[in-house]
Amino acid sequence: MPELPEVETVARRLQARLLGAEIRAAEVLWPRTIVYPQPPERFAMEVSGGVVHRVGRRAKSVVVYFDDGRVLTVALRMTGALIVAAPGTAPDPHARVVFDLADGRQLRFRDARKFGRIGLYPGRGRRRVADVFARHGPEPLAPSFSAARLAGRLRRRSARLKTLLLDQSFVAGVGNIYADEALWRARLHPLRRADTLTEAEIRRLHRAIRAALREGLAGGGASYRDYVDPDGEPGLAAERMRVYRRTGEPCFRCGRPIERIVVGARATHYCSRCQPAPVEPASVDQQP
DNA sequence: ACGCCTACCTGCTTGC
DNA sequence: TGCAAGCAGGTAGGCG
Repeated sequence: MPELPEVETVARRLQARLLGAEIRAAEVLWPRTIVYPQPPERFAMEVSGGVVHRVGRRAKSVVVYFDDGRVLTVALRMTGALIVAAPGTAPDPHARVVFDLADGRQLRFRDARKFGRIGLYPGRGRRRVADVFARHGPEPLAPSFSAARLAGRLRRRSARLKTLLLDQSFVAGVGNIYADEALWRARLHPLRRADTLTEAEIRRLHRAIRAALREGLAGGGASYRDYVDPDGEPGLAAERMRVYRRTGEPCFRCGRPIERIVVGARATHYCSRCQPAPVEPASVDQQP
């Protein structure tokens, strides 16, 4: 489940391997992977000749910038992986798009569950890459993502914290893993309403989101099943999780067993002592 | 604005 | 051992 730390790791390592590389040809093995341009044959034609100038990240997408200004976006979704394969490497049965590089290597988009999406956009013109990310919220690791800015966004929302953190238009790049980790670090219950947070709690949440993401990044991302870097190597961050997939195991702060509930159809892990349940307002008809 | 649902997908895990 | 059901969850779109 690649989230910000995993996608950022992929982007950094891809840039180290692909800088200056030229795409000679592309083969689309699962057409629905391609969102633009259509049809996929046109995508394959147009992406050919692209020379990699830079590889970056926006939200949970890897963004490849070509020399001529065009931009390739790769949303890994659940099981997507970008693998750089040496010449002669055995074909990958889960490869959905294969890019042949001029030096003989291949860049493979592997995606067992076929949720991933790839687009190629002109640097200027009608269909812009900016539009792809127009509805995304701020980057939580950007210097401009201040506690004050988070406070402003939280105050206007009545949604549960867990739901909000997963909402990419609220903050970009946080998924199920780091949402749970951030809430544990902030000692905030996943079902707390956003507009009930005190200033101190907002500051804790702000620090916690960034700390959880940074630790994931430091470990090269968290591998549970599918996530691997461009060399096919898993990350180490899964071993450092405080609550995610630790149901029944002791809380690292207080020892109480970690609990698992379902919020918005998502598995949610938390400590019921460190993250006290929200106090619901007393109902009107509660007279004795 | 929000919660809830469905669809998209396949492979691993679980239970009988 | 085999097989079916359950589960994993990012995102878009629809409904109330």
